[in-house]
Amino acid sequence: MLFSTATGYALRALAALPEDGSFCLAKDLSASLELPGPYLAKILQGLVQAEILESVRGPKGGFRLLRPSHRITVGEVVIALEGPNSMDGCIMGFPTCGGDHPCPLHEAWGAVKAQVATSMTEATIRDLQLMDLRHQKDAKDRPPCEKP
Amino acid sequence: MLFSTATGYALRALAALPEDGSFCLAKDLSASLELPGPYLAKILQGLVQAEILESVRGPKGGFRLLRPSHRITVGEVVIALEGPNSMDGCIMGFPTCGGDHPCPLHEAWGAVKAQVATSMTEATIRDLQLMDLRHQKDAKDRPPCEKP
DNA sequence: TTGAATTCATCCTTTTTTGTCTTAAATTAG
DNA sequence: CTAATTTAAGACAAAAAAGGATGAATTCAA
Repeated sequence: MLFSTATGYALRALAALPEDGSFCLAKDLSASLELPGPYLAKILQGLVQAEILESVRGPKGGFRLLRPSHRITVGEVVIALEGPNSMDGCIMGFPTCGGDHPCPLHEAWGAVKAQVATSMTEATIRDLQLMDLRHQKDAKDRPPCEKP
Repeated sequence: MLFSTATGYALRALAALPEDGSFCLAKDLSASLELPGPYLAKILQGLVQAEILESVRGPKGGFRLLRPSHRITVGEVVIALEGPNSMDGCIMGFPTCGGDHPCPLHEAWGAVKAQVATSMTEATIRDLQLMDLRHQKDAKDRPPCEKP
């Protein structure tokens, strides 16, 4: 996979969050997505600091999206988790690879990076919501956060 | 970088090896490329087991390519270091992503993977030899293994 | 107001990757 | 045959990632 597992967990969690402004518990998210709970909690905290999520603690608290899901791009989440320069650099890690000393994969990889970058800035969390990210055996279960 | 650092080290070392069948010391390779010596030695051993390199120990020993450099593809080295399935899987790590449940980046990433895979099987170590992989300040130094 | 339940936030293990070191085995030269 | 050289193989250490356990803060009800 191109991104870290933490980034994948973050994207899955964001896609599972409801869009109506109701709060969702980290525990319910991890249970619904079958992700390690404490690790996901730590990732969610990072998304709070990146001003993608909002958190409230105490009863009736939890996490919720700070913006509507179609205003959060996949690229934004990747940058929040992996830094702004994660896609820079040579595909093989050659320090001398550059415009004047290109490696054999430089051009192909450059085109690829541009295409992926474009796709990432165009795709939003709303696009992710359209696919069912839970495992098949749990697809029939209730959504992570039910309304009253 | 798309690959692991170990894979990058392996590719750099292979590109630095001479093509005339002479042996090269692991110590000289790591010094010339400014790579951690013992770690590179371990990687070279793996390349021997993958039947990409040949090793002989004792005085006048060292490592050398088992085949001419244009018969060793980059993809072969990547597979030897990272396994045959390193490029499979969803770009975001979604377990349910597939032909019937594609993620928003599925198609773009699929095209990209195919292009990179093709480039990797076409590019050989000889192509890497054409670029100078040592740091600029050392570019004027002697090659890692000089002939008698 | 007080306390108890709930929930996020912070710190502590485990695992993987990366990097180092030591010892043994093999080859060559004298 | 001895000594010097060099890889092979293993244990060992450090860093990062992944996962887990505990504590601090908030809410609500009595």
